[in-house]
Amino acid sequence: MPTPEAAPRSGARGQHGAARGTAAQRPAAPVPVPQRLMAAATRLFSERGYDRTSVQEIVEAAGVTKGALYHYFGSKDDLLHEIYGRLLRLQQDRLDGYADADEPVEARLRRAAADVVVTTIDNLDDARIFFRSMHQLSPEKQKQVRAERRRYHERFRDLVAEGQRRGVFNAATPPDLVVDYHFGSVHHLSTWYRPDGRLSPQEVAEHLADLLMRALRP
Amino acid sequence: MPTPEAAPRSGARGQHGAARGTAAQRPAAPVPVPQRLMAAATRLFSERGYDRTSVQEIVEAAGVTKGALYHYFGSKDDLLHEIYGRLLRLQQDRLDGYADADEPVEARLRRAAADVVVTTIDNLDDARIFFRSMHQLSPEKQKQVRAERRRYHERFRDLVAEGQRRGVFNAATPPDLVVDYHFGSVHHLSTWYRPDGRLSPQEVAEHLADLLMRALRP
Amino acid sequence: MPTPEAAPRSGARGQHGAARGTAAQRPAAPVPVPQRLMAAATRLFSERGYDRTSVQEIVEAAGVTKGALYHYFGSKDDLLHEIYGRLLRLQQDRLDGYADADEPVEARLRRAAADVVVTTIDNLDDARIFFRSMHQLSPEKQKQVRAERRRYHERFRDLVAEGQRRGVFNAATPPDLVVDYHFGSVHHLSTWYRPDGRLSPQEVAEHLADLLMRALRP
Amino acid sequence: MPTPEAAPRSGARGQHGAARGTAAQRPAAPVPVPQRLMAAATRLFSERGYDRTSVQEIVEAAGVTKGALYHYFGSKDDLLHEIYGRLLRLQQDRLDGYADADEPVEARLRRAAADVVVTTIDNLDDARIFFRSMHQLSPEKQKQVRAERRRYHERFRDLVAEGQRRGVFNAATPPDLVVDYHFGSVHHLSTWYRPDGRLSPQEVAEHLADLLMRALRP
DNA sequence: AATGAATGAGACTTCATTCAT
DNA sequence: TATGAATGAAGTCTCATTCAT
Repeated sequence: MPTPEAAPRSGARGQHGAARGTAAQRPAAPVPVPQRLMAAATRLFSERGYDRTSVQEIVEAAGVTKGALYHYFGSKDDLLHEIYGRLLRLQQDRLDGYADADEPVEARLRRAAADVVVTTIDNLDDARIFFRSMHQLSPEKQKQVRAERRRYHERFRDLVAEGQRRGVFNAATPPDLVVDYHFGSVHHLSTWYRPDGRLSPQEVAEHLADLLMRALRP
Repeated sequence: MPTPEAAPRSGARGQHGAARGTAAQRPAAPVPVPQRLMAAATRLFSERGYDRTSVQEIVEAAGVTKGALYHYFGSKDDLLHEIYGRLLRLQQDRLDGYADADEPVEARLRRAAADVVVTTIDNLDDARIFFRSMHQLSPEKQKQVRAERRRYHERFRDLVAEGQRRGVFNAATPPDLVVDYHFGSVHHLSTWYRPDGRLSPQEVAEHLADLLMRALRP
Repeated sequence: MPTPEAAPRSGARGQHGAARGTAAQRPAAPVPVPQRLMAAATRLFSERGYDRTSVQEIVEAAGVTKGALYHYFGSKDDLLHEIYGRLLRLQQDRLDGYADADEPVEARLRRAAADVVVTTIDNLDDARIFFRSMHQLSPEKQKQVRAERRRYHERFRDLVAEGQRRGVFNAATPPDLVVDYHFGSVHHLSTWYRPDGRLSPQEVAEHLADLLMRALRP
Repeated sequence: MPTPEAAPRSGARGQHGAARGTAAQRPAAPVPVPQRLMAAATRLFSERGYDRTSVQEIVEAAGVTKGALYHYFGSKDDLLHEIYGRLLRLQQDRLDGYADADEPVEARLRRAAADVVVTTIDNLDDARIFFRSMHQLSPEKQKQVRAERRRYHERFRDLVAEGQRRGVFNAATPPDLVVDYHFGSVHHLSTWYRPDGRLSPQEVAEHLADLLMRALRP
């Protein structure tokens, strides 16, 4: 799993070394096959859903053959799992960064709440796939994803609970429920947000973070 | 829309109604075939998703044959559309009831916001199907559902806007965004709510309505 | 499983009623689809082996579509299992008939030993498939076939043991080994016997039975 | 046929021999790649059958890559052919040894008949492959194998015929049939013989040779 | 001597739907 | 009102083999 961006991890059979050291020599290195496949799959899964996207369509969009896909990914399911992993890792890393910061808990929660909105909008295809197609993942992979998701949820929840303990947040609502409240709206973004709409990602993020912080006022 | 319970509307071919008015004569009237099919489809679509449920599985679960299904419903797609229609009509009716009430806008919005939570939890299978499988509906049916959904959204939004105009709600957030914020969390219920969990539907509803109302405080 | 000849048993999904009562009315009733499929599969499996025969080839030879095959048989494996079942039932029935006869054990064994040769030659395709493709059956079906085969073996062995106890057969060789000796040669028939060869099935049967009886002389 | 152990003959492309003569210098010379491939293929073909074994599985079991396999063997088919050749040469050599001995024909036949049983059990994987997968060989290779097999059969048959001419064997049965009778049971060994069973290879060989000799008594 | 990415054909199976009865 | 046999297209995946390195 060389690079965190798009490399196949579990289930991927092959070891691929992209363009080994040739980046400087050949200015226009072609995009490696695994990345091309991930990009095509992401777009198509987002557009039509996982079950409605055939492997044939993916390889055609990526300009490779089916054999190549199965050389790098063990199954169609693996491709979906990779997309999940990519988003989960990204979000977990960012949340950890905010949660560990040296700031009052209100500021840390607010920044984290706003950032996840921007990140979700910036990866709206991934997010749409995430919320729409999780149940189409194989049971064991689903379990794994859920475990990673839970870790994320708990980190976020601990921020809420800390604020409640410190008395800076309203303690009337169970912190788990607060997290689900906020993440419901993040989840929902992929349903209604349009890049060409009136509000920029940052504006949406500010508004949603404001709503959360106001809802948590003592 | 012949009967309000579960009758097929669009796409249904047959003339049903079976033994109308015989309910009093035969104490244990068997559940009519269309209802049986709807119930089976609802359960299965919710459990495995629309694409992963075969027509064969539905008819087996309903104890009928494929011919019977196609006698009552024009297609598998129709079944899904019926499930949507059932939930949409129910929610629209309830929202209309609250919005038209003779009460201050805060009270009307709060009641509506809490009620949709309870109703969603009471029909969690329908709700899960709604949020998960909408994109699997045929384009024209999808358009129709979206139009009905928009009407619902707008009615809810108008309550928010009215409160903002009257100065009882904080006007910093665009009302459309407020609605999406709340409905994100409603949507999300089908992901995390478990009937055997710690909170009753009413308790969850109170908490979520509280969060909304606090977020809207001026 | 209406008729013992060629009806699908386990794994077969459909119920088919062949030509219901129309045999007398329509002189040239078409051969029912399941039978056509069995016949085609038998010929092809025997010619090229199970793995080398594609489902496509079978349905083409039977003049039906793939859907029809899967309507009657749950899998390609099922087809193979049916062929086994047909031969096993036939041979078991015949062996039981000879073993239960009211004759000296030498006569009963001799008749059984000769008959299995004739029956095998008469169903040489089935026999070839049996000995060549058993290991290509799914593990659980293989287990089932082996159990039936064992029952057959034991019945035959008991005849040998009885003769040894009575002193009419040489008791130097363990009876199980005697059975494997004879059945090795039966098994082998599908490798070398040609219908257009010098010896008729009956002649081969007499010779092989003679060899067995001589080998068993005290 | 460069080395008698396991070297590829026909179809092998490469010049092998690797580290010839170094056996004395390096005490623990690694097993050469072609042998490793043959051993892996033999085990896998025997376990799962030829068609069910993929080239990928063979190279993984042998600890090499596909390129290496195709460097030494022209095709998967070639591997199978090599396995056949190895067994055929071994058996022919042994039969020739017994047939040419300076002994009465009864002794020569008996020894040959017993020896082929022991040799078959000692190479049970090869034997299983032989009897199960011959028909999966390419037509021209199949023809070649059959020719070698026929030569073997004829040598054995001539022993029977000689004994019949000399009057030491019963002449009622055609000698070809006698050979098929015995070889059927040898063939069958791979179906039922288990190394952990009650009888040793020698004991089985004695019993089967006894049965044959008794069957041939005048 | 050896690698392993890539091919392309073909494998088995599923499925929504139709239609004669 | 209901059956269930039959279709035909499409689905995912496997595999022996090639070839540039």
